Amino acid sequence: MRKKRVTIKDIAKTLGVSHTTVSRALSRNKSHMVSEETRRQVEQVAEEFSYRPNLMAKGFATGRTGTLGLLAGESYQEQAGTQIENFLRAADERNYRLLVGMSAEWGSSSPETGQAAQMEQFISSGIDGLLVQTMGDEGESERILSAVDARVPVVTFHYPARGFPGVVLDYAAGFHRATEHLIALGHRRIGFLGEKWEGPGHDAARGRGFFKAMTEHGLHPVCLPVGRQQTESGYRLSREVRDRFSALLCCSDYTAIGVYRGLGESGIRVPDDVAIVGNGDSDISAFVTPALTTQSTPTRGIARAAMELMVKILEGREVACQIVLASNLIVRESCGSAAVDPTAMPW
Amino acid sequence: MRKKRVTIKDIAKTLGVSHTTVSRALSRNKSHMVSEETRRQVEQVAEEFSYRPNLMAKGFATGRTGTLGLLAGESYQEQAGTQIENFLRAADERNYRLLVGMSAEWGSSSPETGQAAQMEQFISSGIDGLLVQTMGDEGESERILSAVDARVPVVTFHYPARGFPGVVLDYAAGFHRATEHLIALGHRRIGFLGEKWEGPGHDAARGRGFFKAMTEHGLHPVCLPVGRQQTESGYRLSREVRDRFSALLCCSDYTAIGVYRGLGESGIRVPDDVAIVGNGDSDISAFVTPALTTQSTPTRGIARAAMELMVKILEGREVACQIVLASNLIVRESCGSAAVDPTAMPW
DNA sequence: TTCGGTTTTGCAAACGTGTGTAATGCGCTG
DNA sequence: CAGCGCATTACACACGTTTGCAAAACCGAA
Repeated sequence: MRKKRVTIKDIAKTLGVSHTTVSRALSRNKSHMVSEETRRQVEQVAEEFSYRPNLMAKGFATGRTGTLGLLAGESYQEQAGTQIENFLRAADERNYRLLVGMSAEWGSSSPETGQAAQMEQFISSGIDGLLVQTMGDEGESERILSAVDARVPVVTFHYPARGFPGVVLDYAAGFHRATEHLIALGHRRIGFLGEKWEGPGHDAARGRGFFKAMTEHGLHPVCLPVGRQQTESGYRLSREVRDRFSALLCCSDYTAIGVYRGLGESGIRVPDDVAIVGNGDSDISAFVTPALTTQSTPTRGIARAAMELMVKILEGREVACQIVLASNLIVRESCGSAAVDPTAMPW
Repeated sequence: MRKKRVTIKDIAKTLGVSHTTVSRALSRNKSHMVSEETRRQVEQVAEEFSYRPNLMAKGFATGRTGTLGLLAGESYQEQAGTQIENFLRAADERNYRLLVGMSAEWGSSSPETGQAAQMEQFISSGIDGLLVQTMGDEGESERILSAVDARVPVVTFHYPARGFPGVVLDYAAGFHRATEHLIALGHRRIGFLGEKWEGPGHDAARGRGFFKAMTEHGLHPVCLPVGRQQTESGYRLSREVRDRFSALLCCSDYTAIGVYRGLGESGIRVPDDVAIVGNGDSDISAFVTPALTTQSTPTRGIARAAMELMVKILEGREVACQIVLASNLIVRESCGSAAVDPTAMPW
């Protein structure tokens, strides 16, 4: 059982040189040169001792840790886990480590302090940059601004936040197009199943797209509020509304699954009696019956773009910038189009 | 634009005391006392300057960072994202930060080095402990052992790993019971849809439970190998086997969804012609038609138990211990039992 | 006043690494 | 041989915090 961690000083002592030389040999510093011979020896001894640099000390000395903070949003929406997964990949590709947190309503932390407290902890931990999932709240920019203290660079994703570079998703445009799709198919009584359609949040942005398309066509938009148990909410709502609508636009594929079940129990057929559109293009959407017409959210793209932006900022190659991503409509069976081979769907 | 981060020395200078006193006032150290008056002043100035401790420096001095490393498993299995989410909650509850990584096959890192490299990076970053999702591979314990250098405590989860404390899930027992459930319902030709049923991994463990139950009853066990696109695999397989089986036991609810679709396209009815059992008790399992009989995996419990074990070890209150969790069978409609209210399912 | 004890404070070292500045050694040129 | 330039190495300090040890301040009692 070794007593302590092996440091560059141990290597230096073994070779009879100063720890400075060892440091420079290992970090391949440009400004100061180390003889080829010395470097070889240092590397050999380091290997032999299975030396692992103390990133904390390194970060302490340089001010750079190679760690980014990721503050993901609430869990019941949009599969937060998948989002985190995508960021982990993107970070790994660029050789960054990720300190992850969820700015949630769960846990003991009060809603106000939760997110801010996490940010401060992250910054205290010495992250090089902070990736924040924005929700579009009132005063969100200000809250972030006051927490980060203008010390570490911030990149937001999902929603525009005043004063911060970020990756923005145009939910409204996607739902506008989806609504137009339904109208083009002849539907007039269309219901929107989302958390809400006013104020901040994904569903509200989607609702605005739906609202816009409906009013543009002189139709009356109706919003049916779902709760956070998305599938169950879809089930309950669909049983209540029964045949009041000829089409239902869901903010989540999982809500749509619940709707399927509810309508089925009432003997209402999809798509013959009611057309359904989902959102998210989850793995199962092509395999439910009927296959679900849905909208793909480029979650991978969000993570990639946000990471790229962050790296650019850290390298000083970019200052401020908003990247807008769009979602795609994927037409399957649930709106009455011709059946398609579910295995031939775009990945 | 402030020039630098505010440190305890800034506070000390303002108050005309030494930084030592400030440190003690803020950390409420037992061994050395600070007058009530001084503490009050220090706290006030700290608040005023919005002082944030440098956790890196603190960790550097004390050897404790308050950060744990979480190494989650592959992504296509078992919804890695959900798993991570659960750990984030559990860590937050105990006021730990989480450095998250995925020991994956994705990315540029070679399969060999990937996991080990991540561990070493984490340890270099100065984590207090490491949570590792084990897969039950050959020589897994040895790989972990060599990577961690006996420096930081390790808690594994999912599989037993020789020499490490951990939280173990008894997959085999769960599938043994599920198989007996099907046999009790009169089924004899039962197919197992899993990745494999030999060697390491969740599905293999499940397969062994299935195998045991079948042979105990003198029945012939058959394994149908699924790929990592679980839903699509289920779809493909179900179309191939058609009516060779009277019951199918799936390692994932998502595989079952694919099976539903495939059988439906062939005109085979569930549960009348074929009984289906899923696994995972995902949110949608109660709402597909017919509602899916499945097995719940206590993912929340795993995270909670692993975190608790880790904290105990860090506090020296526990040394080695394996906690075995079981999964529960949730009977719904897909095996021909009476229909149940899908909203009345246990959460 | 002096002493012993308690409470409060300060000094200095330590943790592992990076880096500016200076020193050393070497070879070359004048 | 002096002088210069260059390649290589060493010294010393910085980063922010904790902590053992010692010093100082205070208090009450002799």
